[in-house]
Amino acid sequence: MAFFTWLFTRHEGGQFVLRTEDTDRTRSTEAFEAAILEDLRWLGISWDEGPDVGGPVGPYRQTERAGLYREHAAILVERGAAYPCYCLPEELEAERQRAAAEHRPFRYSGRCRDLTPAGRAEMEAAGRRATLRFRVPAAHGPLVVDDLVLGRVEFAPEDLDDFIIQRSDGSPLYNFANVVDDHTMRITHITRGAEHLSNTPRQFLMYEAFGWAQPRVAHFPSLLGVDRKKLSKRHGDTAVREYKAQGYLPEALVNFFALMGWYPEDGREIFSVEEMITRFRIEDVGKSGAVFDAQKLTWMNGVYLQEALRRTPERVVELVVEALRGAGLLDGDAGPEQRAYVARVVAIMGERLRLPKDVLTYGDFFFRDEIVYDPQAVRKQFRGQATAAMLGRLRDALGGVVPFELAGIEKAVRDTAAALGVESKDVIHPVRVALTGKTVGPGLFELIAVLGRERVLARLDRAARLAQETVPHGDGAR
RNA sequence: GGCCCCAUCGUCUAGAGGCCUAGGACGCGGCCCUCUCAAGGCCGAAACGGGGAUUCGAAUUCCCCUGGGGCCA
Repeated sequence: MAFFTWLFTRHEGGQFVLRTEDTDRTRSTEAFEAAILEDLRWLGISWDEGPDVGGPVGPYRQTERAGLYREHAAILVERGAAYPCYCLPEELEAERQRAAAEHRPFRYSGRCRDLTPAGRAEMEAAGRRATLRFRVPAAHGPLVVDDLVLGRVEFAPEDLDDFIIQRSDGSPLYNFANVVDDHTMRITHITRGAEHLSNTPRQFLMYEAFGWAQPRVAHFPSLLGVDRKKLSKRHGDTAVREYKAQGYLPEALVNFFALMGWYPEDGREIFSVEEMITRFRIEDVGKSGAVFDAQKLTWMNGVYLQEALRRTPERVVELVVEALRGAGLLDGDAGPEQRAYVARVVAIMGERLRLPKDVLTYGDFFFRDEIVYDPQAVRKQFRGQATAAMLGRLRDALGGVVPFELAGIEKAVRDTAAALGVESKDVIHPVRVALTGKTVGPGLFELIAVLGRERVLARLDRAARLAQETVPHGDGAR
C-alpha cells in the first residue's frame, strides 16, 4: 500500500507521487478512487502530486494516459521489441492445458513472433485483433534486481515468456503502463508490495528496449490476513474504512502499520508520526510478510484513545457519541445537552475504553431508560429480602443527600453499610447491579452522581422489588 | 507446473558467530492493588521448521528438504 512509500518519501525528503492505477477496469470507478484518497487523507498520509492535486507530470490517472501508452507501444513495435500476436485466449488456454497434461512447463509457443507481413494480413483478414507482445531478447545476460529491501535478486531471461503489453482492445497491461508512467513521471524510486517483485525483470527489459535508465526499486513485505494469504488490495482498502467506522484512531492505525515489517532500533512500539518519519530506515524493513493482528491493533488503539482523553477529551466524546448512535442509544441529532452528558460519562469511564464501542459494555445503562439486568449478576449479588431492605435503606439515605455530589453520596453508601454492620463492598456490589444491571463499570459513587438522584432512586426501587423475588439458591454457596 | 521471495513464542518482532539459560510487545494464565471491571505493578507458560556442512563455537554463514507466500500462466 501507499503507506511505506509515504514513510520513505517523507523520511528522505522526496516527492510522493500518487498515481491511480486503473487499467484493471473491472473494479475501477471514480467513487472507488475518491474513497481511497479520502482514507489516506484521514490516516494523515499526504502526497505531493496526484490525481486530485495535479502536478507537473500528470495526468495521474492511467485511464487519462491511454494515448501515451499507445504511442509508446508503437515505439516498441517500430523497434521490433514488440509484435502483434493474434493468438486467441482459447488457443493459448488449449496450449496451456496440453502442457499441463504432458507435465512440461507451459511456454508461449512463439507462433506469432516471426509472422511475415503477409501472415499478419491473413490474420487481420480473418478478423483477428492483435494483442501486443514484448519480445524478450534471445541472448541476454541475467537480469539483476538490486532491491533496497530484498537485496540482489537474479532472474534468468529464458524463464521469461514474451509477455503481453497491450490487450487486443488497445488498453495497456499493468506492467507496461507502469514502465511508461514511472519514466515519464520521472520516478526515481519505485516502492511497492513484494508481490510485484516478479514483474520487475520484465519491466527492466522494457526500460532497456526504450533506452531508459532504471529507477531504484524497493519491495516491501506483504500484509497477510490471518489465513496467511496476502490481504488483497480491495481487502486492505476496505479495512481502513471499516476500522474508521468502528472508531479506531488514525494515529493508532498508522503506528500499527509501521510496525508491520519495521521496528525501530530500541524496540519502542509507540511513537508519533514525526518520530516515525525521522527514525524510519528502509534498511530496517524486514523481508517476511506480516500477519495483521487485530488484537494488538485494538490494544494500540486503547493507548492512543487514552492519550486523546488527556489531550482532547472532546474528540473522545465525539467518537463515543458515534458509537452510541450506532447502537441506537442516542438520537441522531445529539444536542449540546446530550453531548455534555456524554462528556460526564466519558470523564468517569474513559480510561476503560480501548474502542469507543466499549462504552456499551461499561456504560450502556447511562443511556437506557430501562436497564438490562444481567441474570448472572443478579444471581450473584441479590439475596432476597435482605438485599431489598438494604436497597431501601440506601434509597432513603440517598434521598437526603444535598447537594447530590460525590462526597455526600459516598458518605451515604458507607454509612448505610456501617449501620447494617457490613463492609462497604457488601453494599457497593449489589447496588451496582441494581443501578447498572451488571458487575462491571465505573466507580459506584461517580456513576451515582452522573445518573442523578431521580434515576438512582427509581432504579433502587425497581431493584428492591426484583431482589425480593430473587430467592438465594440453596446451593450452599454462602 | 516454471520462476522468485520468505522462514525466531499463537501474532508483530529483537537477534547481523561466542554478550542467548534466545530479549521485548500484543494475547493468554497467576498474584498484588482495589467497590467491580479496566488500567497499573510483579510473576509465569510460550519460539530458533528438519537435515547436512563450515567453525573451537551457529538462531546468526553455506547447501538440501519441508512449509508458507507471490508472479507468470
